[in-house]
Amino acid sequence: MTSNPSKRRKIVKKFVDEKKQIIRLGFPSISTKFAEFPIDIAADIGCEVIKEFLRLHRGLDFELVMIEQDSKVLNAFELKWKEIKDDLDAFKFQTKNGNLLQLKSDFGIECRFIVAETTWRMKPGTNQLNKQIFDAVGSRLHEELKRLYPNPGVVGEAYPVQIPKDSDLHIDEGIEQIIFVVSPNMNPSRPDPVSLGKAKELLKKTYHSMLNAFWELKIGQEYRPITTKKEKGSAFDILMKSASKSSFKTSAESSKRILPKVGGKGWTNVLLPYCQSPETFPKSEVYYYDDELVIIYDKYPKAKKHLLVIPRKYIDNIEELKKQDLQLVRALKEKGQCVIEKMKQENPKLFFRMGFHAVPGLRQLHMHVISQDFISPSLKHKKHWNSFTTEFFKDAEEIEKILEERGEIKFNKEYYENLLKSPLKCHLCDTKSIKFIPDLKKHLEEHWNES
DNA sequence: GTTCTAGAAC
DNA sequence: GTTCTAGAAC
Repeated sequence: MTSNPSKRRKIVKKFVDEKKQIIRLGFPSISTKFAEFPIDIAADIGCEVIKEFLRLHRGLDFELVMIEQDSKVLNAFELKWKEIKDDLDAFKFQTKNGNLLQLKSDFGIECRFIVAETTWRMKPGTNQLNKQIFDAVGSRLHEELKRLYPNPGVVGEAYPVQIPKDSDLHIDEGIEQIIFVVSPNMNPSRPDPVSLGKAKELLKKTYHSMLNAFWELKIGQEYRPITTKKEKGSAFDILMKSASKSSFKTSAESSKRILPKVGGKGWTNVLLPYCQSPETFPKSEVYYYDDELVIIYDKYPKAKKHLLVIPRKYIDNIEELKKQDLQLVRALKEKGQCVIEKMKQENPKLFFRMGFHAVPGLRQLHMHVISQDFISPSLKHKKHWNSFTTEFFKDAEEIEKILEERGEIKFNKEYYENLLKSPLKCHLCDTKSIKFIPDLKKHLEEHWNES
């Protein structure tokens, strides 16, 4: 694909265009004003979530801007950020002392998206900033909010709304959407106060929702708060549905779902909730689901793109597969292939493998769909590397074949676990020897840049 | 599965 | 000084 010069030019041009146009999110500190959440803890939580978000999205085309009138709050965030920011580019998250609604006129920083706090009713004027926004946009804003979100808002969720093109906020400030967040309250004289413990958890959730909403809007997808129904008929749904010609299972099948035995260490069960109720997770975690399977983003991706395709029926691991599960394995493969095609459309440089770990660490059968760049901050240990680049990784193709021929799958645990200790070896070339993970990571970057 | 830590090895 | 390894806790 790199030999095609016109295609390559297109990629480069797209990159330059995106670089020119930086999409920004402007937001205030959440819950530290009227909600009386302790400032230092808020800064800890806010900065951690921001850090996690920047890690996940290492693009160059966006920026986060926190803008606050209260310099005590700003200082707390600045200090905390300095402490934890690691190698994350400073310019992707900046702080400013001023008014969120005058970022462009005061600082020349245009934010296409801004955040404002609200309460579960989403009524106008619940706080100062909120009031200024409703004053500036007029009654149309409240009507639009009511239309989009007829049900009460959930604390911790984000509710984006477009503002009219003829409003001053759009014309003067370049603001396109306001992401309203229902933030936790600790002030006993305001509605629904919660304890510090609960508020911490909810504040974290609020920052997550805010950033997820921003990200989805930025990449042109509609953000779906957990209280609203999933939309049908998008181009994406059509692409995914088109694959399931042979083995579409009805809900009668899924109702027969066998429940897993309780047990195992807590962390081994983390995949189960996704199978049982995928609809309760945000789009940022669940990529796709239907009656038969669910596709999620790996929480600790070991490459630029790393997803898990999981059957919704409970199957503990590959060794539990029987010949009658062949159709299921084929369905996983088929949907995995759809994901790959979609991802390759977005970035033609990517190429993929899909398959299973011979000895998985988590309960519930899961097929990895992983791009072969292996560039990711979550790839840290030899074990990670070897689990995807040695025989330990079993291609879906192979599993299908074994199941077809032998009707069951059995792997020697000890043999495969020992493979994880093998010396590091590049999966793309015969480099003499790479001793350390940091060297391997540098080497992988070179491969990526050359591709 | 991850994170954190201590001590060993390079 | 950096990186690895192994073990504990979650």
